[in-house]
Amino acid sequence: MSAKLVDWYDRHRRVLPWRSPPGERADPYHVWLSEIMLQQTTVAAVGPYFRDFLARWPTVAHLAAADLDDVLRAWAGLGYYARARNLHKCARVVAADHGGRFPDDEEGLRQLPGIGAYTAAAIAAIAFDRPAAAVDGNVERVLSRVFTVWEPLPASKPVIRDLAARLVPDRRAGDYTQALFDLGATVCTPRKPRCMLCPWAEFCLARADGVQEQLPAKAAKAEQPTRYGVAFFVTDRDGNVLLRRRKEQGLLGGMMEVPSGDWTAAPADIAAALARAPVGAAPWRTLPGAVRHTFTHFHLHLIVVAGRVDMAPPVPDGVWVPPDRLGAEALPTVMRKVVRHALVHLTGGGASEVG
DNA sequence: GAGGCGTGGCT
DNA sequence: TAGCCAAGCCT
Repeated sequence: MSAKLVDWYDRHRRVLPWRSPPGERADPYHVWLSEIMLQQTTVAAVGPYFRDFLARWPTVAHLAAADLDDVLRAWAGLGYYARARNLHKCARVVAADHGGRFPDDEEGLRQLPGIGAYTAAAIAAIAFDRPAAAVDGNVERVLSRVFTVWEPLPASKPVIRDLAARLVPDRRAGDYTQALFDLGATVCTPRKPRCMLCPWAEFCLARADGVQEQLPAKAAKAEQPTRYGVAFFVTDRDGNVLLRRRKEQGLLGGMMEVPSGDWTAAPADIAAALARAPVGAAPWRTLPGAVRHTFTHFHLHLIVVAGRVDMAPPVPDGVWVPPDRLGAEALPTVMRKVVRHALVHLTGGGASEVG
């Protein structure tokens, strides 16, 4: 069964920036970097970031020597920013404690920051050809179907992990692992799987029963709440914009923001919010409309107020940034929306260099 | 173990 | 449109 999948992979393998040519083993640094970026993130989104990182930091030693803020800037827009902080931390550990070489087995990899059970197995298999079972969303979907696992995720994870471990071949474990990813991405897709093209069709119990589109079963998700806030777009006499670094932990940790107050369950009282503005400005102007953004677990509705100060006062964790430099800052997408919203209303449409 | 943690593309 | 989904990790 595993051999059939590897045969299929030899004929249909996708060319991806982090993959080695057939028969060659990939650079562990490339494998690691791509696996971290690919966590909960699409291949299409990762491509440009992977190339940029590799061009800028060609080895793990280069990355270890980088400033964290430069890494955050380069990561801006990719999301799940704890990954970037752990990426940097991991590079430093590998450089300092492992002589610049990644551990070559699952257990050693698992000890590193940002590397969990899945990623440790994926790197062990792909970079070192170890017979490790890398179980991600693709594998869960494929195996749920092939073996008609009706128990909903995530409760079914242990069962699926056992199935996955039994299937990994001793030879060409790396190619087998990537074959499973390709199968999930191009054939055994979440919706409308292309069973006619599947190398495992003859083994698939879901297909035999015609229930492939009903699997994997998943537990119902909770409804997402909406939170409300006010963002302060402050400029000084020279047009510099006030940004502030967020605290290290939690949402958008370590990234820059257009200063905003707490995000609350009820729509913001503008007057009350102004009392907690990061600087004194007069008059504050409430811009029409709002910025909407959806995070993993809530919707955000942000009113933007604009103000100007004559002299740029020091602000805790704040920096005053020239407008043409905003694009290079470590601004997450939601904050780029805020900047764009403000510039559109203040300048009448210009300034699109924010990302 | 369940919830926090981004974003963009697709239907 | 609004929801679903993507090569998960950490606490």
